[in-house]
Amino acid sequence: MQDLELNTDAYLPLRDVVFNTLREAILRGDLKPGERLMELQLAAKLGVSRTPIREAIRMLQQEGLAVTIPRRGAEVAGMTEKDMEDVLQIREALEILAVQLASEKVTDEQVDELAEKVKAFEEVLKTKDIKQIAQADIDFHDVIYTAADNPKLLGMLNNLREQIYRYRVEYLKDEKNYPRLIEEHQQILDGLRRRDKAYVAEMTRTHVDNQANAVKNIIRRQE
Amino acid sequence: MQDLELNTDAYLPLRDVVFNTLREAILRGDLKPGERLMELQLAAKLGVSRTPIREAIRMLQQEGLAVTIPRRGAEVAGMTEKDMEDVLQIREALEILAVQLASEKVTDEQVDELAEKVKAFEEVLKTKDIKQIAQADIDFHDVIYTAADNPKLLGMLNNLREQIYRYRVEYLKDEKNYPRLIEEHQQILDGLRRRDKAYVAEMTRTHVDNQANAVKNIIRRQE
DNA sequence: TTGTATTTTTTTGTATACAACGTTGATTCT
DNA sequence: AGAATCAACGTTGTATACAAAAAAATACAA
Repeated sequence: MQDLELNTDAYLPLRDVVFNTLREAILRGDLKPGERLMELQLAAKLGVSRTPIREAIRMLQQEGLAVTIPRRGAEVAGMTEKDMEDVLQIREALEILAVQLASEKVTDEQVDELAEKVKAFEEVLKTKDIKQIAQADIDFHDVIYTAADNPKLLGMLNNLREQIYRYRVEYLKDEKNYPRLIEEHQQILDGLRRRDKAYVAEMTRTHVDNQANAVKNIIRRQE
Repeated sequence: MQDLELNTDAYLPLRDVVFNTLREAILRGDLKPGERLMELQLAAKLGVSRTPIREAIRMLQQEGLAVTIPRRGAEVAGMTEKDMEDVLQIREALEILAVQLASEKVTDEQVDELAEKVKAFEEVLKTKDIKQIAQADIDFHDVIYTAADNPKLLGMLNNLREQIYRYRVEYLKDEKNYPRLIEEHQQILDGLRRRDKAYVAEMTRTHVDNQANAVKNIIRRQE
Protein backbone atom coordinates (compact mmCIF):
# COMPACT_ATOMS: atom_id res chain seq x y z
CA MET A 1 0.00 0.00 0.00
CA GLN A 2 1.22 3.46 -0.76
CA ASP A 3 -0.18 6.94 -0.62
CA LEU A 4 -3.87 6.95 0.14
CA GLU A 5 -5.27 10.40 0.05
CA LEU A 6 -8.64 11.62 1.17
CA ASN A 7 -10.83 13.13 -1.46
CA THR A 8 -12.49 15.77 0.63
CA ASP A 9 -14.73 17.68 -1.71
CA ALA A 10 -18.39 18.07 -0.83
CA TYR A 11 -19.75 17.24 2.58
CA LEU A 12 -19.93 13.56 3.09
CA PRO A 13 -19.61 11.71 6.37
CA LEU A 14 -16.03 10.59 6.75
CA ARG A 15 -17.12 6.97 6.68
CA ASP A 16 -18.27 7.46 3.10
CA VAL A 17 -15.13 9.29 2.11
CA VAL A 18 -13.05 6.53 3.63
CA PHE A 19 -15.23 3.89 2.01
CA ASN A 20 -14.77 5.44 -1.42
CA THR A 21 -11.07 5.92 -0.90
CA LEU A 22 -10.50 2.34 0.17
CA ARG A 23 -12.74 0.93 -2.53
CA GLU A 24 -10.87 2.78 -5.22
CA ALA A 25 -7.56 1.74 -3.75
CA ILE A 26 -8.63 -1.88 -3.81
CA LEU A 27 -9.96 -1.73 -7.36
CA ARG A 28 -6.91 0.17 -8.55
CA GLY A 29 -4.77 -2.52 -7.00
CA ASP A 30 -3.01 -0.21 -4.58
CA LEU A 31 -4.37 -2.42 -1.85
CA LYS A 32 -3.69 -6.00 -2.83
CA PRO A 33 -5.70 -9.11 -2.00
CA GLY A 34 -4.73 -10.45 1.39
CA GLU A 35 -3.34 -7.13 2.54
CA ARG A 36 -4.49 -6.34 6.03
CA LEU A 37 -6.66 -3.36 6.70
CA MET A 38 -5.48 -2.22 10.08
CA GLU A 39 -7.61 0.41 11.65
CA LEU A 40 -4.98 2.41 13.44
CA GLN A 41 -2.67 2.39 10.46
CA LEU A 42 -5.40 3.47 8.04
CA ALA A 43 -6.65 6.06 10.50
CA ALA A 44 -3.19 7.58 10.74
CA LYS A 45 -2.68 7.49 7.00
CA LEU A 46 -6.02 9.11 6.25
CA GLY A 47 -5.91 11.50 9.15
CA VAL A 48 -9.16 10.40 10.78
CA SER A 49 -10.04 8.36 13.83
CA ARG A 50 -10.76 4.67 13.91
CA THR A 51 -14.51 5.13 13.99
CA PRO A 52 -15.07 6.07 10.34
CA ILE A 53 -12.49 3.50 9.32
CA ARG A 54 -14.38 0.76 11.07
CA GLU A 55 -17.67 1.76 9.52
CA ALA A 56 -16.10 1.88 6.07
CA ILE A 57 -14.68 -1.58 6.61
CA ARG A 58 -18.13 -2.91 7.51
CA MET A 59 -19.41 -1.52 4.22
CA LEU A 60 -16.53 -2.95 2.21
CA GLN A 61 -17.15 -6.27 3.88
CA GLN A 62 -20.82 -6.30 2.93
CA GLU A 63 -19.77 -5.29 -0.57
CA GLY A 64 -17.48 -8.30 -0.84
CA LEU A 65 -14.31 -6.24 -1.22
CA ALA A 66 -12.97 -7.12 2.21
CA VAL A 67 -13.28 -10.07 4.54
CA THR A 68 -13.06 -9.75 8.28
CA ILE A 69 -12.16 -12.33 10.83
CA PRO A 70 -13.34 -11.47 14.34
CA ARG A 71 -10.54 -10.38 16.62
CA ARG A 72 -8.11 -10.45 13.74
CA GLY A 73 -9.39 -7.65 11.61
CA ALA A 74 -10.10 -7.17 7.95
CA GLU A 75 -8.15 -7.81 4.82
CA VAL A 76 -8.66 -7.18 1.14
CA ALA A 77 -10.68 -10.01 -0.35
CA GLY A 78 -8.91 -12.18 -2.82
CA MET A 79 -10.40 -14.04 -5.74
CA THR A 80 -9.69 -17.50 -6.92
CA GLU A 81 -10.45 -18.58 -10.46
CA LYS A 82 -13.54 -20.35 -9.16
CA ASP A 83 -14.74 -17.20 -7.43
CA MET A 84 -14.30 -15.29 -10.65
CA GLU A 85 -16.15 -17.92 -12.65
CA ASP A 86 -19.01 -17.68 -10.21
CA VAL A 87 -19.14 -13.92 -10.53
CA LEU A 88 -18.95 -14.07 -14.30
CA GLN A 89 -21.83 -16.52 -14.51
CA ILE A 90 -23.99 -14.21 -12.47
CA ARG A 91 -22.92 -11.22 -14.44
CA GLU A 92 -23.83 -12.90 -17.70
CA ALA A 93 -27.32 -13.68 -16.50
CA LEU A 94 -27.84 -10.14 -15.27
CA GLU A 95 -26.32 -8.47 -18.33
CA ILE A 96 -28.70 -10.43 -20.48
CA LEU A 97 -31.59 -9.48 -18.26
CA ALA A 98 -30.57 -5.84 -18.47
CA VAL A 99 -30.34 -5.80 -22.23
CA GLN A 100 -33.66 -7.59 -22.56
CA LEU A 101 -35.34 -5.07 -20.31
CA ALA A 102 -33.64 -2.31 -22.24
CA SER A 103 -34.96 -3.69 -25.51
CA GLU A 104 -38.48 -3.33 -24.11
CA LYS A 105 -38.11 0.10 -22.64
CA VAL A 106 -35.40 1.94 -24.51
CA THR A 107 -36.37 5.33 -25.93
CA ASP A 108 -35.23 6.69 -29.28
CA GLU A 109 -33.13 9.26 -27.46
CA GLN A 110 -31.39 6.51 -25.54
CA VAL A 111 -30.69 4.65 -28.77
CA ASP A 112 -29.05 7.80 -30.11
CA GLU A 113 -27.08 8.17 -26.92
CA LEU A 114 -25.92 4.60 -27.19
CA ALA A 115 -24.84 5.18 -30.78
CA GLU A 116 -22.71 8.05 -29.52
CA LYS A 117 -21.13 5.85 -26.91
CA VAL A 118 -20.30 3.23 -29.50
CA LYS A 119 -18.60 5.88 -31.57
CA ALA A 120 -16.82 7.35 -28.57
CA PHE A 121 -15.60 3.90 -27.61
CA GLU A 122 -14.22 3.34 -31.09
CA GLU A 123 -12.43 6.67 -30.97
CA VAL A 124 -10.94 6.15 -27.58
CA LEU A 125 -9.56 2.75 -28.53
CA LYS A 126 -7.10 4.60 -30.74
CA THR A 127 -5.63 6.47 -27.80
CA LYS A 128 -4.65 3.20 -26.13
CA ASP A 129 -5.25 4.85 -22.77
CA ILE A 130 -6.58 1.93 -20.77
CA LYS A 131 -8.27 4.06 -18.15
CA GLN A 132 -10.18 5.94 -20.79
CA ILE A 133 -11.02 2.78 -22.70
CA ALA A 134 -12.39 1.12 -19.61
CA GLN A 135 -14.44 4.20 -18.86
CA ALA A 136 -15.83 4.36 -22.40
CA ASP A 137 -16.86 0.74 -22.14
CA ILE A 138 -18.54 1.44 -18.82
CA ASP A 139 -20.33 4.41 -20.36
CA PHE A 140 -21.69 2.22 -23.13
CA HIS A 141 -23.04 -0.36 -20.76
CA ASP A 142 -24.40 2.26 -18.40
CA VAL A 143 -26.70 3.56 -21.10
CA ILE A 144 -28.13 0.08 -21.39
CA TYR A 145 -28.45 -0.33 -17.64
CA THR A 146 -30.23 2.99 -17.42
CA ALA A 147 -32.59 2.06 -20.24
CA ALA A 148 -33.40 -1.14 -18.38
CA ASP A 149 -34.92 1.12 -15.74
CA ASN A 150 -34.17 -1.10 -12.81
CA PRO A 151 -32.03 0.70 -10.23
CA LYS A 152 -31.52 -2.38 -8.12
CA LEU A 153 -30.19 -4.25 -11.13
CA LEU A 154 -27.96 -1.32 -11.95
CA GLY A 155 -26.53 -1.43 -8.47
CA MET A 156 -25.84 -5.14 -8.66
CA LEU A 157 -24.20 -4.91 -12.05
CA ASN A 158 -22.00 -2.09 -10.86
CA ASN A 159 -21.00 -4.20 -7.90
CA LEU A 160 -20.18 -7.17 -10.11
CA ARG A 161 -18.23 -4.92 -12.43
CA GLU A 162 -16.18 -3.81 -9.45
CA GLN A 163 -15.25 -7.34 -8.62
CA ILE A 164 -14.06 -7.98 -12.14
CA TYR A 165 -12.50 -4.60 -12.73
CA ARG A 166 -8.91 -5.47 -11.92
CA TYR A 167 -8.83 -8.30 -14.40
CA ARG A 168 -10.96 -6.74 -17.06
CA VAL A 169 -8.44 -3.98 -17.39
CA GLU A 170 -5.95 -6.59 -18.54
CA TYR A 171 -8.41 -7.77 -21.15
CA LEU A 172 -8.78 -4.27 -22.49
CA LYS A 173 -5.04 -3.96 -22.85
CA ASP A 174 -4.97 -6.61 -25.54
CA GLU A 175 -5.41 -4.81 -28.82
CA LYS A 176 -6.33 -7.85 -30.81
CA ASN A 177 -9.70 -7.85 -29.04
CA TYR A 178 -10.56 -4.38 -30.26
CA PRO A 179 -12.16 -5.19 -33.63
CA ARG A 180 -14.40 -7.77 -32.04
CA LEU A 181 -15.36 -5.45 -29.22
CA ILE A 182 -16.37 -2.75 -31.66
CA GLU A 183 -18.41 -5.17 -33.70
CA GLU A 184 -20.19 -6.56 -30.65
CA HIS A 185 -21.10 -3.13 -29.42
CA GLN A 186 -22.38 -2.27 -32.86
CA GLN A 187 -24.52 -5.40 -32.97
CA ILE A 188 -26.04 -4.75 -29.58
CA LEU A 189 -26.81 -1.21 -30.65
CA ASP A 190 -28.46 -2.42 -33.86
CA GLY A 191 -30.50 -4.97 -31.98
CA LEU A 192 -31.72 -2.38 -29.51
CA ARG A 193 -32.62 -0.03 -32.32
CA ARG A 194 -34.82 -2.78 -33.74
CA ARG A 195 -36.05 -3.72 -30.27
CA ASP A 196 -35.09 -7.27 -31.10
CA LYS A 197 -35.04 -8.87 -27.67
CA ALA A 198 -33.83 -12.33 -28.64
CA TYR A 199 -31.07 -10.90 -30.78
CA VAL A 200 -29.66 -8.52 -28.19
CA ALA A 201 -29.80 -11.28 -25.61
CA GLU A 202 -27.75 -13.54 -27.83
CA MET A 203 -25.26 -10.82 -28.74
CA THR A 204 -24.83 -9.88 -25.12
CA ARG A 205 -24.25 -13.49 -24.22
CA THR A 206 -21.46 -13.68 -26.76
CA HIS A 207 -20.04 -10.36 -25.67
CA VAL A 208 -19.91 -11.30 -22.01
CA ASP A 209 -18.73 -14.83 -22.76
CA ASN A 210 -15.75 -13.51 -24.66
CA GLN A 211 -14.82 -11.26 -21.82
CA ALA A 212 -15.36 -14.02 -19.30
CA ASN A 213 -13.05 -16.40 -21.12
CA ALA A 214 -10.38 -13.77 -21.47
CA VAL A 215 -10.57 -12.85 -17.82
CA LYS A 216 -10.35 -16.47 -16.81
CA ASN A 217 -7.25 -16.91 -18.95
CA ILE A 218 -5.66 -13.92 -17.34
CA ILE A 219 -6.30 -15.25 -13.87
CA ARG A 220 -4.98 -18.66 -14.78
CA ARG A 221 -1.82 -17.07 -16.09
CA GLN A 222 -1.41 -15.12 -12.84
CA GLU A 223 -1.46 -18.30 -10.77
CA MET B 1 -41.18 -1.82 17.53
CA GLN B 2 -41.45 -4.07 20.53
CA ASP B 3 -39.21 -6.40 22.45
CA LEU B 4 -35.90 -6.90 20.73
CA GLU B 5 -33.78 -9.41 22.54
CA LEU B 6 -30.16 -10.24 22.00
CA ASN B 7 -29.40 -13.77 20.98
CA THR B 8 -26.12 -14.22 22.78
CA ASP B 9 -25.01 -17.77 22.11
CA ALA B 10 -21.51 -18.41 20.79
CA TYR B 11 -18.97 -15.65 20.57
CA LEU B 12 -19.81 -13.20 17.88
CA PRO B 13 -18.84 -9.57 17.84
CA LEU B 14 -21.76 -7.54 19.12
CA ARG B 15 -22.07 -5.82 15.77
CA ASP B 16 -22.97 -9.17 14.21
CA VAL B 17 -25.40 -10.02 16.97
CA VAL B 18 -27.03 -6.63 16.56
CA PHE B 19 -27.03 -7.00 12.80
CA ASN B 20 -28.79 -10.35 12.99
CA THR B 21 -31.23 -9.11 15.57
CA LEU B 22 -32.19 -6.06 13.57
CA ARG B 23 -32.34 -7.97 10.31
CA GLU B 24 -34.71 -10.50 11.78
CA ALA B 25 -36.81 -7.77 13.33
CA ILE B 26 -37.11 -6.05 9.98
CA LEU B 27 -37.97 -9.24 8.12
CA ARG B 28 -40.40 -10.31 10.77
CA GLY B 29 -42.05 -6.92 10.47
CA ASP B 30 -41.39 -5.88 14.05
CA LEU B 31 -39.52 -2.95 12.61
CA LYS B 32 -41.67 -1.42 9.93
CA PRO B 33 -40.60 0.40 6.77
CA GLY B 34 -39.91 4.03 7.52
CA GLU B 35 -39.35 3.39 11.19
CA ARG B 36 -36.31 5.25 12.42
CA LEU B 37 -33.33 3.34 13.72
CA MET B 38 -32.05 5.58 16.46
CA GLU B 39 -28.72 4.62 17.83
CA LEU B 40 -29.19 5.60 21.43
CA GLN B 41 -32.61 4.06 21.60
CA LEU B 42 -31.47 0.78 20.06
CA ALA B 43 -28.37 0.77 22.20
CA ALA B 44 -30.48 1.12 25.33
CA LYS B 45 -32.95 -1.51 24.19
CA LEU B 46 -30.26 -4.02 23.30
CA GLY B 47 -28.03 -3.18 26.21
CA VAL B 48 -24.95 -2.30 24.20
CA SER B 49 -23.19 0.91 23.29
CA ARG B 50 -23.72 2.91 20.13
CA THR B 51 -20.62 1.55 18.44
CA PRO B 52 -21.89 -1.94 17.53
CA ILE B 53 -25.26 -0.41 16.64
CA ARG B 54 -23.66 1.93 14.16
CA GLU B 55 -21.65 -0.83 12.56
CA ALA B 56 -24.71 -3.03 12.27
CA ILE B 57 -26.59 -0.19 10.62
CA ARG B 58 -23.81 0.23 8.05
CA MET B 59 -24.20 -3.45 7.24
CA LEU B 60 -27.98 -3.28 7.00
CA GLN B 61 -27.60 -0.30 4.76
CA GLN B 62 -25.26 -2.12 2.36
CA GLU B 63 -27.69 -5.04 2.47
CA GLY B 64 -30.54 -2.80 1.36
CA LEU B 65 -32.59 -3.31 4.51
CA ALA B 66 -32.02 0.21 5.81
CA VAL B 67 -31.41 3.59 4.24
CA THR B 68 -29.42 6.28 5.95
CA ILE B 69 -29.49 9.98 5.40
CA PRO B 70 -26.40 11.79 6.65
CA ARG B 71 -27.02 13.73 9.83
CA ARG B 72 -30.52 12.34 10.05
CA GLY B 73 -29.86 8.73 10.73
CA ALA B 74 -31.14 5.46 9.40
CA GLU B 75 -34.58 4.05 8.88
CA VAL B 76 -35.99 0.74 7.75
CA ALA B 77 -36.10 0.64 3.97
CA GLY B 78 -39.51 0.60 2.41
CA MET B 79 -40.54 -0.95 -0.86
CA THR B 80 -42.76 0.41 -3.52
CA GLU B 81 -44.42 -1.86 -6.03
CA LYS B 82 -41.85 -0.79 -8.59
CA ASP B 83 -39.00 -1.67 -6.25
CA MET B 84 -40.52 -5.08 -5.73
CA GLU B 85 -40.99 -5.63 -9.44
CA ASP B 86 -37.34 -4.79 -9.95
CA VAL B 87 -36.27 -7.25 -7.30
CA LEU B 88 -38.55 -9.96 -8.67
CA GLN B 89 -37.15 -9.57 -12.18
CA ILE B 90 -33.65 -10.03 -10.87
CA ARG B 91 -34.67 -12.94 -8.74
CA GLU B 92 -36.26 -14.69 -11.68
CA ALA B 93 -33.11 -14.39 -13.76
CA LEU B 94 -30.96 -15.69 -10.93
CA GLU B 95 -33.31 -18.49 -9.94
CA ILE B 96 -33.24 -19.71 -13.50
CA LEU B 97 -29.48 -19.47 -13.57
CA ALA B 98 -29.29 -21.43 -10.33
CA VAL B 99 -31.52 -24.23 -11.52
CA GLN B 100 -29.68 -24.45 -14.82
CA LEU B 101 -26.36 -24.73 -13.05
CA ALA B 102 -27.90 -27.27 -10.72
CA SER B 103 -29.10 -29.34 -13.67
CA GLU B 104 -25.50 -29.57 -14.83
CA LYS B 105 -23.91 -30.36 -11.52
CA VAL B 106 -26.48 -32.01 -9.30
CA THR B 107 -25.48 -35.35 -7.78
CA ASP B 108 -27.78 -38.32 -7.32
CA GLU B 109 -27.62 -37.78 -3.58
CA GLN B 110 -28.78 -34.23 -4.01
CA VAL B 111 -31.67 -35.35 -6.16
CA ASP B 112 -32.71 -37.69 -3.39
CA GLU B 113 -32.37 -34.91 -0.87
CA LEU B 114 -34.52 -32.67 -3.02
CA ALA B 115 -37.15 -35.39 -3.27
CA GLU B 116 -37.22 -35.46 0.50
CA LYS B 117 -37.70 -31.72 0.66
CA VAL B 118 -40.58 -31.91 -1.78
CA LYS B 119 -42.22 -34.49 0.42
CA ALA B 120 -41.52 -32.52 3.57
CA PHE B 121 -42.98 -29.42 1.99
CA GLU B 122 -46.14 -31.31 1.07
CA GLU B 123 -46.44 -32.61 4.61
CA VAL B 124 -45.89 -29.28 6.27
CA LEU B 125 -48.54 -27.62 4.13
CA LYS B 126 -51.09 -29.60 6.06
CA THR B 127 -50.04 -28.01 9.34
CA LYS B 128 -50.91 -24.54 8.03
CA ASP B 129 -48.07 -23.18 10.13
CA ILE B 130 -46.82 -20.37 7.93
CA LYS B 131 -43.42 -20.15 9.51
CA GLN B 132 -42.83 -23.83 8.93
CA ILE B 133 -44.19 -23.69 5.41
CA ALA B 134 -41.93 -20.80 4.52
CA GLN B 135 -38.98 -22.67 5.97
CA ALA B 136 -39.80 -25.85 4.06
CA ASP B 137 -39.96 -23.86 0.85
CA ILE B 138 -36.62 -22.27 1.64
CA ASP B 139 -35.15 -25.70 2.35
CA PHE B 140 -36.31 -26.93 -1.04
CA HIS B 141 -34.72 -24.06 -2.88
CA ASP B 142 -31.57 -24.22 -0.81
CA VAL B 143 -30.87 -27.71 -2.06
CA ILE B 144 -30.98 -26.33 -5.58
CA TYR B 145 -28.79 -23.38 -4.70
CA THR B 146 -26.28 -25.68 -3.11
CA ALA B 147 -26.28 -27.98 -6.12
CA ALA B 148 -25.61 -24.97 -8.33
CA ASP B 149 -22.28 -24.77 -6.51
CA ASN B 150 -21.93 -21.02 -6.72
CA PRO B 151 -21.64 -19.46 -3.26
CA LYS B 152 -21.81 -15.93 -4.52
CA LEU B 153 -25.06 -16.71 -6.30
CA LEU B 154 -26.35 -18.35 -3.16
CA GLY B 155 -25.60 -15.22 -1.20
CA MET B 156 -27.36 -13.00 -3.69
CA LEU B 157 -30.43 -15.19 -3.84
CA ASN B 158 -30.63 -15.26 -0.08
CA ASN B 159 -30.43 -11.51 -0.04
CA LEU B 160 -33.18 -11.20 -2.63
CA ARG B 161 -35.28 -13.64 -0.72
CA GLU B 162 -34.90 -11.44 2.33
CA GLN B 163 -36.24 -8.46 0.48
CA ILE B 164 -39.29 -10.39 -0.62
CA TYR B 165 -39.81 -12.33 2.58
CA ARG B 166 -42.36 -10.07 4.21
CA TYR B 167 -44.69 -10.28 1.25
CA ARG B 168 -44.02 -13.84 0.29
CA VAL B 169 -45.33 -14.95 3.63
CA GLU B 170 -48.69 -13.54 2.64
CA TYR B 171 -48.57 -15.58 -0.55
CA LEU B 172 -47.96 -18.73 1.41
CA LYS B 173 -50.98 -18.03 3.58
CA ASP B 174 -53.32 -18.50 0.65
CA GLU B 175 -54.24 -22.16 0.60
CA LYS B 176 -55.55 -22.17 -2.91
CA ASN B 177 -51.96 -21.87 -4.14
CA TYR B 178 -50.90 -25.07 -2.42
CA PRO B 179 -51.74 -27.62 -5.12
CA ARG B 180 -49.93 -25.62 -7.75
CA LEU B 181 -46.91 -25.14 -5.51
CA ILE B 182 -46.66 -28.86 -4.91
CA GLU B 183 -46.91 -29.61 -8.60
CA GLU B 184 -44.29 -27.04 -9.53
CA HIS B 185 -41.85 -28.39 -6.99
CA GLN B 186 -42.49 -31.86 -8.30
CA GLN B 187 -41.83 -30.78 -11.87
CA ILE B 188 -38.59 -29.07 -11.00
CA LEU B 189 -37.49 -32.17 -9.14
CA ASP B 190 -38.35 -34.39 -12.11
CA GLY B 191 -36.50 -32.10 -14.48
CA LEU B 192 -33.41 -32.12 -12.31
CA ARG B 193 -33.55 -35.90 -12.05
CA ARG B 194 -33.48 -36.05 -15.86
CA ARG B 195 -30.87 -33.25 -15.96
CA ASP B 196 -33.16 -31.51 -18.44
CA LYS B 197 -31.80 -27.99 -18.38
CA ALA B 198 -34.33 -26.33 -20.67
CA TYR B 199 -37.22 -27.93 -18.83
CA VAL B 200 -36.15 -26.94 -15.34
CA ALA B 201 -35.48 -23.43 -16.57
CA GLU B 202 -39.00 -23.17 -17.94
CA MET B 203 -40.60 -24.67 -14.85
CA THR B 204 -38.65 -22.36 -12.61
CA ARG B 205 -39.70 -19.40 -14.69
CA THR B 206 -43.34 -20.36 -14.19
CA HIS B 207 -42.81 -21.03 -10.52
CA VAL B 208 -41.18 -17.68 -9.85
CA ASP B 209 -43.60 -15.84 -12.12
CA ASN B 210 -46.56 -17.12 -10.18
CA GLN B 211 -45.02 -16.01 -6.94
CA ALA B 212 -44.08 -12.67 -8.42
CA ASN B 213 -47.61 -11.96 -9.59
CA ALA B 214 -49.07 -12.92 -6.27
CA VAL B 215 -46.62 -10.76 -4.37
CA LYS B 216 -47.35 -7.82 -6.62
CA ASN B 217 -51.06 -8.23 -6.00
CA ILE B 218 -50.49 -8.27 -2.28
CA ILE B 219 -48.49 -5.07 -2.42
CA ARG B 220 -51.08 -3.38 -4.59
CA ARG B 221 -53.73 -4.30 -2.09
CA GLN B 222 -51.65 -2.88 0.74
CA GLU B 223 -51.49 0.50 -0.95
C1' DT C 1 -53.44 33.56 16.16
C1' DT C 2 -49.58 33.32 13.20
C1' DG C 3 -45.01 33.84 11.88
C1' DT C 4 -40.33 34.30 13.20
C1' DA C 5 -36.36 34.35 16.00
C1' DT C 6 -34.09 32.05 19.75
C1' DT C 7 -33.12 28.53 22.94
C1' DT C 8 -33.16 23.93 24.22
C1' DT C 9 -33.10 19.22 23.27
C1' DT C 10 -32.21 15.38 20.59
C1' DT C 11 -29.41 12.94 17.51
C1' DT C 12 -25.67 11.93 14.68
C1' DG C 13 -20.52 12.35 13.67
C1' DT C 14 -16.04 11.77 15.28
C1' DA C 15 -12.41 11.00 18.52
C1' DT C 16 -10.57 8.69 22.28
C1' DA C 17 -10.07 5.61 26.33
C1' DC C 18 -9.89 1.24 28.15
C1' DA C 19 -10.53 -3.76 28.15
C1' DA C 20 -9.95 -8.24 26.07
C1' DC C 21 -7.85 -11.05 23.01
C1' DG C 22 -4.17 -12.89 20.06
C1' DT C 23 0.48 -13.11 18.60
C1' DT C 24 5.22 -13.18 19.11
C1' DG C 25 9.33 -13.87 21.14
C1' DA C 26 11.97 -14.68 25.18
C1' DT C 27 12.67 -17.77 29.01
C1' DT C 28 12.53 -21.83 31.50
C1' DC C 29 12.19 -26.64 32.08
C1' DT C 30 12.83 -31.30 30.40
C1' DA D 1 17.60 -28.81 21.23
C1' DG D 2 12.75 -28.73 21.69
C1' DA D 3 8.51 -27.95 23.94
C1' DA D 4 5.90 -25.41 27.15
C1' DT D 5 5.03 -21.10 29.61
C1' DC D 6 4.67 -16.52 30.26
C1' DA D 7 5.26 -11.62 29.46
C1' DA D 8 5.06 -7.74 26.39
C1' DC D 9 3.14 -5.77 22.62
C1' DG D 10 -0.07 -4.89 18.92
C1' DT D 11 -4.73 -5.05 17.39
C1' DT D 12 -9.54 -5.32 17.67
C1' DG D 13 -13.94 -4.80 20.49
C1' DT D 14 -16.71 -1.86 23.12
C1' DA D 15 -17.96 2.12 25.71
C1' DT D 16 -17.98 6.83 26.37
C1' DA D 17 -17.05 11.82 25.73
C1' DC D 18 -17.47 15.78 23.18
C1' DA D 19 -18.66 18.52 19.00
C1' DA D 20 -21.81 19.84 15.46
C1' DA D 21 -25.90 19.67 13.16
C1' DA D 22 -30.83 19.18 12.98
C1' DA D 23 -35.24 19.22 15.09
C1' DA D 24 -38.29 20.74 18.50
C1' DA D 25 -39.91 23.83 21.77
C1' DT D 26 -40.35 28.33 23.46
C1' DA D 27 -40.82 33.22 23.50
C1' DC D 28 -41.92 37.26 21.35
C1' DA D 29 -43.85 40.51 17.97
C1' DA D 30 -47.14 41.76 14.56
